[in-house]
Amino acid sequence: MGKQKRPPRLNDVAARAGVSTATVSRFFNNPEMVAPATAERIREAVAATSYIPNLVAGGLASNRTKLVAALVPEIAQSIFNDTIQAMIDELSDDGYTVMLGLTGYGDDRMLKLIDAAIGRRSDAIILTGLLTNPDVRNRLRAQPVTVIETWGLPPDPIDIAVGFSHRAVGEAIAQYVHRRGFKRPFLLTVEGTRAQMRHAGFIEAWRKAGHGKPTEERIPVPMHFSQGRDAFRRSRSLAKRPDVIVCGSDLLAQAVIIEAQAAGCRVPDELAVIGFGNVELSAEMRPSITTVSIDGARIGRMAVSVLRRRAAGEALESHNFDVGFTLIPRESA
Amino acid sequence: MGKQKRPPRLNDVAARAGVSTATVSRFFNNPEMVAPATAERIREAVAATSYIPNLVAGGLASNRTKLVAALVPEIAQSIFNDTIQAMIDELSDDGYTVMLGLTGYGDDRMLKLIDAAIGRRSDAIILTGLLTNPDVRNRLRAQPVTVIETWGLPPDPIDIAVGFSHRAVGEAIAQYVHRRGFKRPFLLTVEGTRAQMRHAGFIEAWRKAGHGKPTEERIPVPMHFSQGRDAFRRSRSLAKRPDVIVCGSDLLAQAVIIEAQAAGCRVPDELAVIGFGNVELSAEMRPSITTVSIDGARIGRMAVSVLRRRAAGEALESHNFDVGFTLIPRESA
DNA sequence: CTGAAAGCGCTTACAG
DNA sequence: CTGAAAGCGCTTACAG
Repeated sequence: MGKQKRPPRLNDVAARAGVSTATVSRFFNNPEMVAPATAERIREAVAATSYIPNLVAGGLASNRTKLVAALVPEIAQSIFNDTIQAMIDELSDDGYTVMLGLTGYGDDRMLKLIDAAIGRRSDAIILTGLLTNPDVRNRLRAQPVTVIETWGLPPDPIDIAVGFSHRAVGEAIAQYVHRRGFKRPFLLTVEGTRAQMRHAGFIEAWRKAGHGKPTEERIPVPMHFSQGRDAFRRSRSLAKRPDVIVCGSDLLAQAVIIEAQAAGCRVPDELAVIGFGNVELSAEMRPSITTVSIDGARIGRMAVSVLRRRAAGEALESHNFDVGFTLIPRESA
Repeated sequence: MGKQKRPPRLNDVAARAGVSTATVSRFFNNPEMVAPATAERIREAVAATSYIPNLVAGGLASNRTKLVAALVPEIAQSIFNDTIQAMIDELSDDGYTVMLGLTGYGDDRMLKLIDAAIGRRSDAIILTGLLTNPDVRNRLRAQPVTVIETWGLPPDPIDIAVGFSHRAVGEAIAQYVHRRGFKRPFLLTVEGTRAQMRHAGFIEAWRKAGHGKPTEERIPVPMHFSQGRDAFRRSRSLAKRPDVIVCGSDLLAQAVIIEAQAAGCRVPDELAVIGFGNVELSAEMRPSITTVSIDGARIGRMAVSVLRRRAAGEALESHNFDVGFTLIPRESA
């Protein structure tokens, strides 16, 4: 590799087809503009030369790159995977290329990736994680690029947001726990702004339902299975032994259940468990896990549909799109 | 967004710093070539204008895009995630942008993505899934791009391969099963060329150890948890009730174990289980799962290191890099 | 429906 | 260490 003869250019195709480069360019980008007979000659020339358009040159000339940057914290068992998958599926169908950037959970990586996305003149930047840094938010606002924040509904969106209210999720869980008659919830809250919002929603609704302050614990990110296991063990030595553990993620809920079962503690009879995220395994576990489902694929599709409307020059009636969520009662609580 | 004043160009920075565009270009790409005082003036001009280099124009002019295309089948609980993560981490440090393409398990998506990767003049294409189509393999060979196939060691690599022998994995599992004294293995083989190679390796080594043909079942991709559960149930009504189920993936192993436990069948006492992949959960399950570990992160890092050597113009002593694998005995078998 | 030509924003020999 | 200028491979008004 690396030492082949130079790849064919538009030039070569045009010469072979006996037309100008402009016509070949139109053949690729506005096929309806070229006469059928001409198109046929070009098609042959393309095949004969194995020509693949240079999108770098094309992007520079046209000022449209058909490149979308998707910036996500991580992909290993990420809750965002359905969104990413759906987004990439849809965008690929539209001829877009997706540049996936992994931001981790700090700001600096995110900054470098945003610069890379802008530097490559992406048509759009889609974020799944939360971008808190106000300078960067403003910097993005100053850029001629569509920015879509997903999985949340920030009060001051950079541009467009597609997500749901994390506070409402917390409230819904608290109401469910209350309705089911549990008295001593133990909250396993994951670090991070959004998890905190769910937590705050829970606390508020729980109080409103007439209860006192629940016991709780903070889990650092990235989460690990062992943290759920350890949390279960600690929960057994709490003064107020919990009757339900409200987990910040399905992974933690799985860990709690597996550890409980290994310890001979019956779920949900002796201890109920609630998760968040509705990963595939949660429906399959024994017992199956009561959790909150977010339609991640829908978020992805909606983000792309907004993008399409933007690309078509359409004005948007709103910049905040709420996809909602569903609490799914199952066996574990 | 989309209606801001035009972004600053190299031009604007150069004017402001009182130098030529060539010097500003060097400031970014060969900083050691510009005098400290000049560099300082440029630094200020860049800050003042919030200039972000246009990598599209740069790529066209320099014929180096610093773009790497990583083509993977999927990301939802993919066995390749560690490789992808490590690769992106390393490449980001080198200033590369990674375009992640999701190929699915068919050929046409892969073809489109390869064209996109070539069209954008990627410096390299990294594949984790298997590309079988010989036409496409040859087409890639004809392209001035570094191609790295990972997670396998094809007999006819397109360019460079970093992986391990799937056949050897199958053999190692068969030898382990034999050594542990199991007599009636039940193979849950996943569809796909590589899984078939592991399967073939098992069969051969199992025969060599003096055994007959094991019972088996084929699991279609994409895998689902329920397939493992169903397989367990069917295994209980087999004439030759298996003493160990050899699963094509840890996910299937988890499903078998969870279903076995729910059915009151003790693992490993009544039924042993072996997985493949060593996902995080496998060490954490009760019982923990005996499985084969592939150092996916190492594959990613090695792919990048090969890429670096290629980029540095170094000649490679070999085009096949074997990272091996490790069978990890745990509680389940 | 098609072509000649300018231009997209950089990089890089070449000369000094 | 720096600059003038050609060129990277396309797209797209403009004219016909």
